Amino acid sequence: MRIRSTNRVTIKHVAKSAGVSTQTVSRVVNNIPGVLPGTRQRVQDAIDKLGYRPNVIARSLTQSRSYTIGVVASGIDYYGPSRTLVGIEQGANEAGYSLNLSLLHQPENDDVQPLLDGFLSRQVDGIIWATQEIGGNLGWLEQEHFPVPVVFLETRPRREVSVVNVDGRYGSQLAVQHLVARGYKHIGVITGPKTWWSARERLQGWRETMAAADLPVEDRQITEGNWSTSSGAIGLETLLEHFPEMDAVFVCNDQMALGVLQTSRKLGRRVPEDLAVVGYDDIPEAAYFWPPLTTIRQNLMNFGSTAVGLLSQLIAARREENDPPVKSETIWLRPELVIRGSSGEGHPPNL
Amino acid sequence: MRIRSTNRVTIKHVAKSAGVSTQTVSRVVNNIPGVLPGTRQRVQDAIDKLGYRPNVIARSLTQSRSYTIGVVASGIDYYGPSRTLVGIEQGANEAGYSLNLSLLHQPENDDVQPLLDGFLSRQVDGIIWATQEIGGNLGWLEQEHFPVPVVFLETRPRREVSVVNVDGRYGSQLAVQHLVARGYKHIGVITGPKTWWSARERLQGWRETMAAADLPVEDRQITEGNWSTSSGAIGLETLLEHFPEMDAVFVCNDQMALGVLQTSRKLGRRVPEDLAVVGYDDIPEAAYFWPPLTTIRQNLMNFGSTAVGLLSQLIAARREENDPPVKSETIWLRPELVIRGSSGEGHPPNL
DNA sequence: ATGAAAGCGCTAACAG
DNA sequence: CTGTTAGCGCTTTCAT
Repeated sequence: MRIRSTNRVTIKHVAKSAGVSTQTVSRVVNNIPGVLPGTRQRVQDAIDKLGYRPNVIARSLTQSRSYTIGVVASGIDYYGPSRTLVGIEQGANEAGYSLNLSLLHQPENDDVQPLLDGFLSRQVDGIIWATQEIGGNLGWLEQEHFPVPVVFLETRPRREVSVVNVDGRYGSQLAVQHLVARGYKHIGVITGPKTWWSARERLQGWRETMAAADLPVEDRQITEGNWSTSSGAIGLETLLEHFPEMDAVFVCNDQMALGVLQTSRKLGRRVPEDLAVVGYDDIPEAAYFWPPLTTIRQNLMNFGSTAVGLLSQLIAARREENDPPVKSETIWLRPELVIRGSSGEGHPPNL
Repeated sequence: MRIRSTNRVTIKHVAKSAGVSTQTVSRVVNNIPGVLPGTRQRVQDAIDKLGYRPNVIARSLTQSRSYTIGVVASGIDYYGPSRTLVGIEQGANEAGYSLNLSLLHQPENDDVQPLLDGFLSRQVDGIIWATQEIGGNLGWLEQEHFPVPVVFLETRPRREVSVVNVDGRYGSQLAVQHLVARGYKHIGVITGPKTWWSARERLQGWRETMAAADLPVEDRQITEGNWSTSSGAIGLETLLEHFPEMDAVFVCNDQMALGVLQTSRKLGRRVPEDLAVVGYDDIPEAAYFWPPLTTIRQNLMNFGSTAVGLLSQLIAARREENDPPVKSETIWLRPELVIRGSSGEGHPPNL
């Protein structure tokens, strides 16, 4: 007989102490009806006395479900991803799941297979893929039918796959329409890396809205950043060189917009008199930039919890039906416009 | 006989397919010596053919360890905590642990008992308490001997408990000594909430260093913020009212420092000519504030992975010795000073 | 070098 | 309403 070093209390100890079978203890612990109040009380007392805590691992084994979801995230030291993660955690909590977190340090080319294997070995009930679609980093999706449900965030909608997205084209539309309404006509754009699906969407929104407003759309009005503040600074210089008549710029995240604000100050261009700036994300600091930044706000907590909601539906569906119909769904959330000084608040439109 | 809906491959299937016992499969999977190369190969082929993935849950049950550590964090939508979490994840990965993440939404008064129970029910091998010590939110520590090792981050050192800290007093010392060296003499401070242990440490460092430099230390030189940009803005106004001769201010995080920069611009005080500013954290944007912010940098990734390293030592120690000697340890990491424009870079010291 | 038996802590299925 | 039996998938122990 092996000697257990840790002297943990099990369901058997409780059963013996309360003078019932382990089955009855199990019923009490899981609040299953059909136990006499007296018995229930006796068992509960034993549980309290012994400090019994059910072993979720053992339960998982019999039920072949772990009450855990795997989350793959990246870039959580940035505002957007971390905020999304908070939403996921909150949603998971409410739905009774615990979170198993894995981070991708190079989301564009990490080998995801070991990570997926790890999740499956740990018997997660489902997976949330909360990392950006960059280049071909979703290629593994082509593989055979996946053993657990997966919900993807911010990825191109695909057949047979469930996705939750924030509508980036719509966000860009809000930004450009706002600038147009205020009388700006020469509108440039600083995009994120074009390898990112979401960056392409935002750019596409700019294109469409510009065209719809009968404004010119030329390559010299576009430059590509890498989301960093310094790339925004460089981006502005590039744009002004090729597109000197520019009077407004849509910058695809707030960090780059900060670089734009600082560089335009250096160059002596007043914001918003000489140059209007609209960012994207509404990071908390955006309201304290100088001038305060007009930007596009996404409800990221909601984004994360929506993903969990969808995932738990999918998990439930798979449990109920033996033949899982792999219903794929794409949910689109809408961002909103936040108007501040950098696009002319407090200044007359320069018509 | 129950019908399993999910048709997962188990060790038995592999055993049968390879014509060996489950023992032998187990030995192959876990790289245990004492299997003939031929047998090993045959088993490996079966594993590959069937796509077998060991069930970590079942393994956990027999070994009574889960290869998982629980992490309690809060405020991960801020730079410091999220960066620390990245470090923890990386360290855990390297040490072969997976991460079970729980977030505290109100770190100062959430009831942590259900959270701890959840971790213990899930049989985590250890816990990292990566949330700030605020008020009495560590009161639960007084309870009886804890069943798994715990490492605390950023908390007051205690007997019988293991802690990893970044030395905030030393950080403040760097900041103040720098200002003194540049000739500033009337140095105010905007602290974080005094209920936070780490905020008090930073304030204490300011006090000590001021005293050591024979500079006055009065209450009117001190004001308390809540880490937010707006509280920094208000803090500066308060300080200037009570301490009008102030020529430099040490702000205990970069977000508040941003509020200070913006307000001082509004008030027509030039930075650093009229007012030097030093922040704390070195968030990525700090280099792009105007003027760029002098600040205190902490290596937070290292902070997180150090915590994991300590924890896995503690876990190993408990497994080896039946009588765990509860050796507590406190590790101090040192921050560094990053000099930029807000404290007079490029300007002569105003002696 | 390999296998048989027992059991980790719990719950599903059936009796009674 | 309550108990008995038989596993979940794996590893440990002890034979052979």
